[in-house]
Amino acid sequence: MTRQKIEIKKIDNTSARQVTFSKRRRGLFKKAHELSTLCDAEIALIVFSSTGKLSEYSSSSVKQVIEKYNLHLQNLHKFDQPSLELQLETSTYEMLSREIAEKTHELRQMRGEELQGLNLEELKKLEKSLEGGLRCVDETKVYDLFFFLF
Amino acid sequence: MTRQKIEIKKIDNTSARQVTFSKRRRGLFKKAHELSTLCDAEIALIVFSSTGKLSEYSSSSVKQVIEKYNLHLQNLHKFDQPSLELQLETSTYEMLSREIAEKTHELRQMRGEELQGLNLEELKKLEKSLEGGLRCVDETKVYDLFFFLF
DNA sequence: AAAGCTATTGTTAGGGT
DNA sequence: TACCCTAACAATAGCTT
Repeated sequence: MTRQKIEIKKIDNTSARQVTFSKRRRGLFKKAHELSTLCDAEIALIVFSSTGKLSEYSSSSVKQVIEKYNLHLQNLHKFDQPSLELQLETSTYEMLSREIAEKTHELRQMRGEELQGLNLEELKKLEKSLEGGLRCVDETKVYDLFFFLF
Repeated sequence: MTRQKIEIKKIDNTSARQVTFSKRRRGLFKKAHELSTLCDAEIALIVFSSTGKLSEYSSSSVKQVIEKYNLHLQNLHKFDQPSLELQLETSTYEMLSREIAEKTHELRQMRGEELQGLNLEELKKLEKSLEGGLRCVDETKVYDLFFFLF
């Protein structure tokens, strides 16, 4: 990739491999961080070196993302799950997930995104809500500023 | 990084964010693959987009790497922790609940409630966000009205 | 909306110390 | 060993189609 292009296959020389590993791992973590920041993505990245050493990156926490991942898989396979207990668990998950999805959608709309589904009435209502919020925020700001200055 | 250098912070425009997400995710997966091949590393990469869509990469299998990861943690904490699996299970509800609580709080703040904890900077940021949302809503409204009338 | 282009920035292989 | 350096290669932001 520099002084000379390299082929993507295992590097034979052990020390060269370790050097490349350190350099590229850093690059990979940086890219992961940039993606999560730029695009508001949730990322978990687990790396075991050839010597078995663990390193990890996450936008939030690896544990949290893994759990979310497991829930996703569980949810995908919910049809062939027999146990009633598990079904109840799944429906709890669904309920909470739906609530999260709704709130996320609502938050996005308040930020001016995902407005395509709204009719004129709904838009006006949203506008009113935003104006109301803005007024309160402004009042609080002025109030804070006053006590900051005097 | 090209035509113009960009700042690493959340991309506001939704469609631009999605385009960047696709491009960079592909780049990230490629880098992960190269690292695993060149350096014989074991990698798991889990990505949730901001819309909650899951994508994943692994040099072997995500499940396998996660298991290895859990074993590592278990070994590190084997004294005072009961079982990681149990911990993960029991915290599922907590995690989802916390996410709901956070989003609810955020929504309330956008409606001008629960502002007492915010400092001036945060208030200004919130104000900016509300103004941005309001602008988008208004634009959409005008647009809709236009097509309603003509 | 999705895919292609390319100027520009970013990453890194091989070398040096 | 572990770090700098930099020419060369790779990724990608903004644009076009």
